[in-house]
Amino acid sequence: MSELKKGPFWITNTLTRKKEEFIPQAPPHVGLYVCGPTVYSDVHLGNVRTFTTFDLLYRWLLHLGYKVRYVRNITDVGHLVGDIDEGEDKIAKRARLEQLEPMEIVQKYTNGFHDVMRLFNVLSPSIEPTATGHLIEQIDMVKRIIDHGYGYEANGSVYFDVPKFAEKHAYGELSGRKIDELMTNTRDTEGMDEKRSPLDFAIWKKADPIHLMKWPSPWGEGFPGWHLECSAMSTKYLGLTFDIHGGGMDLKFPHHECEIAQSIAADGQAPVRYWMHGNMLTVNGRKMAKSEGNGFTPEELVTGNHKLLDRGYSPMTVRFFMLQCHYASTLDFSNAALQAAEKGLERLMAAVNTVQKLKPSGSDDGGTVELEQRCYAAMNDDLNSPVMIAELFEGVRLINSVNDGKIAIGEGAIARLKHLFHAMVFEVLGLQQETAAAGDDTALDGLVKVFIQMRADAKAKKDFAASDRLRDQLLALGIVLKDTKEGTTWERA
RNA sequence: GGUCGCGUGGCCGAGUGGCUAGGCACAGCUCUGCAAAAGCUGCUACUGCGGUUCGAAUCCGCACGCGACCUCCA
Repeated sequence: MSELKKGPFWITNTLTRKKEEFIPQAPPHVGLYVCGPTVYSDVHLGNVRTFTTFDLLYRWLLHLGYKVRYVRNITDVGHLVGDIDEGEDKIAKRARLEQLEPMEIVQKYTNGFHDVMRLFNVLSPSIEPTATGHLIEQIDMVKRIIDHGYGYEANGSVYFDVPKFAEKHAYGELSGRKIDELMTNTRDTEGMDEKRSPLDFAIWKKADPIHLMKWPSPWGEGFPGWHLECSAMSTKYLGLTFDIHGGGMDLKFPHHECEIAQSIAADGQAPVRYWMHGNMLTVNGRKMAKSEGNGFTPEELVTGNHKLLDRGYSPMTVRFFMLQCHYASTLDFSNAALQAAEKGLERLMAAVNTVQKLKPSGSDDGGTVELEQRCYAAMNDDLNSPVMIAELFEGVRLINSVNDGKIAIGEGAIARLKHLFHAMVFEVLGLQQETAAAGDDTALDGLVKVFIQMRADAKAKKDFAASDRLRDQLLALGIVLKDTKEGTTWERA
């Protein structure tokens, strides 16, 4: 496929709220930064959606031939429970509750996060930096902000002076907020005496003597503010201005707004060329969130052991379910939708196998060139995976019809289909063949095959009473037999 | 209250000023000893009311309903 057919790639820049052609500042290199998790508890499905969204972006950029440096951080300090910059550190709180060293909490939930990412076949980023591993860079950035007059120290903490910044720069551009509206809407909160304005945010916080997570700084012992790490680390690995910054919609304000302000205050230039935000996963129309208590862990999802789940769903079913919705739309979770996705995925995967067996006949193209073009067009149109999947299902119909001998296509068309399905299903969508239920227990598999043979013998003798009895008894045990052209297979009900 | 967004067929979900995605479910057919599975085919929707237009579900206005952000959250 030529480069011309692959591009151009358009993405919605949430800073300008427009679809823009993506042109990296230094092709073929692309700098991509995505806000990772705060590792103080298990990730839930909503988190998975965001990381799947940017996995799709990463995969598509790679597929287009870009050399991508993908940085996704781990927040392991500085994220406070209550914000207003007065609450307890999330990780420290969890450490207290679980009676563990904070770094044990960090390790535990970082491991868990990685397990989940693997489960959903989310590719690892190129660099996965931690906030605690970049204290020097963060302290340095605080210094630059102070030097430029946008930060002030108060009682061992350092705050970002938002009103002062807003005098000369656009604050609130990304989230569509106006500084005076923010002022009127901000409620008075106790314990904010140190801040000159309620809009100011901490870039360095003083730590109590008993605080476990603290580091020396020019302002005394403390820890960095939450927003700062992303700015410091993206600058370090991707430069003062880089191509794409992604994250969940809920991070737009204040997190990403603060990142922009910090970078401009410290280094004088806007950090990001294209901002992208993934939308939320909802449950009964409400955002899935840790604070709502309506999230499931991957274990609950796979086992179905949760009050909102009728039964378990495989990770690839969930991934496919998510990719059938555009990343910028909210996606509502429901059992019916998951079950529909499960069936659809089975049909798609069956076709991926069928395409390998197709026999050429004649030289007809079967519309495969256009099909391929439509797939690329869909993905290039702001990562429209639902449309691309719809196109693939058109291909599924073609593949099955060719397989049934109803449509004849040539060798070139078959090769094109093979290549297209492999590229789109595995590389771009990142779906995997899930091992059939029959596969993981060889003793059981052998046993069922004995019964299948017995039934086949009975059928050969036209003893249908016996063959049906075998089938029914296996069904009662949860084993479903399927008679196909190639013989009988089985799976769990 | 402020800002932003959404409302599509039984369900989930794309999309576009006219050529009416896709998946699931459902129906018919094929295959099959039967059933299941599988495959093929069919199934014309866009919250309401006005307006712009030759033509709107698609643009504009109003109404109603819903959500996100404005506090930590992907």
